[in-house]
Amino acid sequence: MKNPRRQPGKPGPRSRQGVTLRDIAREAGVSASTVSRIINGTVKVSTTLTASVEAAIAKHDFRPHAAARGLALGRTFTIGVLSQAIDSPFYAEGLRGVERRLLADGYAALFMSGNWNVTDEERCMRKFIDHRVDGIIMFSGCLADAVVTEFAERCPIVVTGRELPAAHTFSLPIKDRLGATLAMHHLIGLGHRRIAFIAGSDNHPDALERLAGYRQALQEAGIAFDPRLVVRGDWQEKGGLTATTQLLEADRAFTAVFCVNDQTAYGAYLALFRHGLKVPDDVSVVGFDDLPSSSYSLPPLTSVRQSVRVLGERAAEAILALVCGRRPQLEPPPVELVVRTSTRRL
Amino acid sequence: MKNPRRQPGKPGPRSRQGVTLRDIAREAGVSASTVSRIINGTVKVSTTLTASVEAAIAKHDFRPHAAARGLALGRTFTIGVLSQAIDSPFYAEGLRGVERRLLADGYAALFMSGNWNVTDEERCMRKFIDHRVDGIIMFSGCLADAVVTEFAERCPIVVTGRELPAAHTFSLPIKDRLGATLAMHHLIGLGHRRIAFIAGSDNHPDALERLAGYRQALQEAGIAFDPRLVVRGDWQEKGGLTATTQLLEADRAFTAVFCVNDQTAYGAYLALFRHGLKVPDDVSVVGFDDLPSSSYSLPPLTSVRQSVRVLGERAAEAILALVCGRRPQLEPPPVELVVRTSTRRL
DNA sequence: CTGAAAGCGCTTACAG
DNA sequence: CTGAAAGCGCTTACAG
Repeated sequence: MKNPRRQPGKPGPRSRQGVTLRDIAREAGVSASTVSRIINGTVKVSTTLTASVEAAIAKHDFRPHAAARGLALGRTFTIGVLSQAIDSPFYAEGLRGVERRLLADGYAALFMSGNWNVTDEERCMRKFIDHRVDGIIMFSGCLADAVVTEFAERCPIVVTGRELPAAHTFSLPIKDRLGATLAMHHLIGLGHRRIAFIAGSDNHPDALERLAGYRQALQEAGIAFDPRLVVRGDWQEKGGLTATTQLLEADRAFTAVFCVNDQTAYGAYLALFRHGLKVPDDVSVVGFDDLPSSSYSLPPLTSVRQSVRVLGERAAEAILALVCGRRPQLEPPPVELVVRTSTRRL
Repeated sequence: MKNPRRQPGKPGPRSRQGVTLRDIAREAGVSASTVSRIINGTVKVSTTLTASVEAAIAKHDFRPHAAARGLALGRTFTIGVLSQAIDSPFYAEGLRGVERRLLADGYAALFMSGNWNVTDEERCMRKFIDHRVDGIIMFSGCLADAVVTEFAERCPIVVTGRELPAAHTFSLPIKDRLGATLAMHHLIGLGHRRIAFIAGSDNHPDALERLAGYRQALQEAGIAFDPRLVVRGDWQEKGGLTATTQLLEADRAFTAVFCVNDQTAYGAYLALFRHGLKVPDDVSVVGFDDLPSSSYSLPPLTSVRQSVRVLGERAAEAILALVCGRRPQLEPPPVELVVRTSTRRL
């Protein structure tokens, strides 16, 4: 069927050669153009031809080569999706949302992990460019605005968790500060005054904003800010564990702790548990993100919800719009406090 | 620079045209072939040419079009990775392992979610074929062996969690049954006799094997199998919650529960908690998988550990071997019981 | 060492 | 309605 002679540009024998458009055309006794048109429904084709072509396609279970198609069309129907780690429960939900939305439009997602550092993030972006993705979604990266702007010259970008007013770009900022005040108002409303805060890593804008919200709420309530009540964590369970342990062992009096995110809260839970303290009887705990697992923690965790799933869906929606040259009209998902049973009146 | 006249095969004006090999060649005053050779280090090229070409590449930050390259080369340097859900904490770790290993060899991963059903899984597989991935990794799918074997005719496949002795295929079975007996031996050794089992969905080979291990251990210990003590879950927290609640409300006497996986155990925890029962004082609980979060559950969960991360790495290693025509020599990762504080002597 | 040419598998403007 | 041809952006066997 295929010319067995080696030709220029035709490299060594590929293990198992697939069947091509031309093979189908030959078998159906038509031209490749016609097969292409039938597959894509581009033009009306007579029923008789259609039938024999479809038979040939079915017989070989022929599937057009996406990359070849992309090359001819000038677009790949692929979107690059950068998150910090594919196994982070926080991003996972967002990726899920993206995947779903993209799939609905026949786009594929190319997921890559930036591992919370600039080098890896930049490597991912270059990979995206290599693959000529039609667009890129960045989940709160740590790449400088200027760098992102430059990439946006080559390919439209949607960023979440930051505000980036550049061409070929759309931003879906996260309402960190507002969310944090929501959590604090709840705690304060419950009568708490000595509220500890387990922070995230300093280099993260989200971390800073959530801390700012913590302080703002304190101030509004006329409660003095006590720096000894804020300890840095690492966004993970481990950091929450050590930070809370530290707080406990330093014997700082506190009746509630607000954690920069849910994973941190899980760590705090364990620290409290180890010290024989009960949530919420001895101390109230609030998290941020409302991960799916938070409704299964013991006790179920009160948390600030910002649906990452929805964030992902909107990011996908936005990049699709950008790719088609439309200007997205999208809001970041709302934040709201989900009150469960990890908090109680003092 | 580019011919502005519309030509056949040259579709409408793509928004922002990238610079191509030919552009670089023109600018450096050499042929495209030479640029290609320099980029790929295929042949020795004189230093002077190399210098000017590299200058042109740097100037435009030129990156070769991966798909075009793939088309010419007959391989895409992309691996399709099928999991059941990109946001499942179980698969997440595995995906992470895959991503890492693949990246080291310059391969990209195309992640897709099968959503625990045959239709979606099949759709994913077809997408992989469309994209002409060089190989596929399937994390314990529910596709029939025959179907997988057929796909393997088109593209090498590595499957985890099942044994599939077919051509162009490599299996990394999970030691489900062994793991389950480990968990049961532990519980039985602690004096438990009335041990409930929260199963997975029936269509899953892993689920069946774990159930088999449960029964085998019972039998070896001379404990009669009581079908009323096994309830089906759904691999998720929710299933664990409802199954355990059901068990509790039906008033089945049991002192321990073995869960088909950790997520199910989290659900069981919540059910027990709601009924005012304490783990491990009132009932002992054992999970399977040892998710990272299991060391932070309250109390920390005793679980059967099979490093999914390592599984992912080995799957990647195996597919890379298969792609290169080598026969992988790999064992599935070992299983072991991690004893924490969710179990106690009766 | 280097270039012109053909080919990878598609799509579509241009002619029938 | 349908086909032959050119082009998408690369690579490499074949000649210099």
